[in-house]
Amino acid sequence: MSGIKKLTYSEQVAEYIKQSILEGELSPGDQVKEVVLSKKLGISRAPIREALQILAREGLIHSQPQKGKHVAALTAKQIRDSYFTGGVLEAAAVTQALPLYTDEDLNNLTKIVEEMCTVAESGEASDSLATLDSTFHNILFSRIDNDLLIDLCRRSCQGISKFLLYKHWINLYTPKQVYERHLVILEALKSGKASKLEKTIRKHYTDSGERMSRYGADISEK
Amino acid sequence: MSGIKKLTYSEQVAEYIKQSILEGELSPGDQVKEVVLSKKLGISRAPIREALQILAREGLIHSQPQKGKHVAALTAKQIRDSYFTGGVLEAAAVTQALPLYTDEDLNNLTKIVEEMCTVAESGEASDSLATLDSTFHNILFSRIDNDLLIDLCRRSCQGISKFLLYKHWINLYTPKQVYERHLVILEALKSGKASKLEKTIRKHYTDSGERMSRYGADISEK
DNA sequence: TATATGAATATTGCTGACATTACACATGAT
DNA sequence: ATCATGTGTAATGTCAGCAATATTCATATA
Repeated sequence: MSGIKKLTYSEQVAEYIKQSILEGELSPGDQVKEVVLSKKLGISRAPIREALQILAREGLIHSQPQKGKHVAALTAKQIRDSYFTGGVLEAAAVTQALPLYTDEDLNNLTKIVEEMCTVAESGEASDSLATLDSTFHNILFSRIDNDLLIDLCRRSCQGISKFLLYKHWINLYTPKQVYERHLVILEALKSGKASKLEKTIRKHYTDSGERMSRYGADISEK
Repeated sequence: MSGIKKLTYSEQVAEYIKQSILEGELSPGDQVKEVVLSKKLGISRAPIREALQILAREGLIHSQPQKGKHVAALTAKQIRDSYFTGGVLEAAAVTQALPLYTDEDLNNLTKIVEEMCTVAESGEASDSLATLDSTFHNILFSRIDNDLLIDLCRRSCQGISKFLLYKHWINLYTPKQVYERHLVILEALKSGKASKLEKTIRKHYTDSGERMSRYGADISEK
């Protein structure tokens, strides 16, 4: 049912640039020159300009008229601010959806946290933790009936960690810490207490932001 | 010192479209055709496309590839959701800045609220209330040291009320109600209690969203 | 009458070239 | 030597036109 939609050039280029960032071919602070990309991809500049605007909308590209577009380079403070904002948003979103989570949701979340525990003890590759984390938050998002809120959640810090700082993100916490950090969220959820849940999620994010800002600080210098 | 910056066509066109929405020349749901604007303004389509993308980024324009770009038409629920989100954001932002507000800030806010009271009793044109409201929130924003947060605040619902639904917005509350609604925020601020402040601001917005959604519901039908 | 088919039209997506602006470097004056 | 000025280059901003896609409306068919 899905997957057969025809993508416009702009959208494909946007994906291409995201991938380039992920693979380290483009680093924060780098200027993205339109002609370079247009020659490399064999298309004209117009769709590339549009792609860059799409990414600017997602916060991955910073644009200064007449000067150029650069891969977002965040200061330590901006990283902390992003995570703080993301925490505020996800906390509010999940808390609002609190009455909507089913027993099955809680079971699935529990399973994920248990898997995290297993991974932590077995010392596997931490790559699987990334997908577990992703799934965890996706389940949380699944009951949120507010598209704008979800969109802003994803934008404010998930986009940053997943693309700009992915290499650092996977090393922020030890597997055991990842497990514990999600466990407390799950427990707050099960407690059913709105204010506790909101505090817990906010702290989850501000902590991440704090650590990420230490890693990311040198990156923004370049 | 300011005002002499040269604007690019795209930016000017974006402003022009905003103005058109304000003046009712463009209504929610209307398709914005590139050629029409390009002929009317005497420039080519490229800057107009970019302007539309800028506005899409601000949520005022919805874009569907190959189909067209339309002035955002929000359902009642989307309006409520926007205000809820805006409330969450501004509440968190102002609360975080709570220790930073100076006595002068509080004095200025008090003056504004008193002016609102005056206007309410004298039965003036409610247009001045709009600027007072604007100034009130601008002072609140002035101490917030988190650009992303401010940006998202402005995007989530201020953009909507100020452009898409301006005509309704100025009629949402009676002058007296406007005065009272800001008074409680000011008092919460002066109390210095973070949790009270956050609750108050959130309620301020969800109430607005509730009312706005009733007005705005028929608009989205068109 | 209702529905399906297909041509005509309108609109967006994309292209290549031109115009304008910003940056770097060289040159000259104090 | 430092700073101001000017020139050249490289990048973005803009243009007019072509290509691809979606919509409309007339026509035909059950």
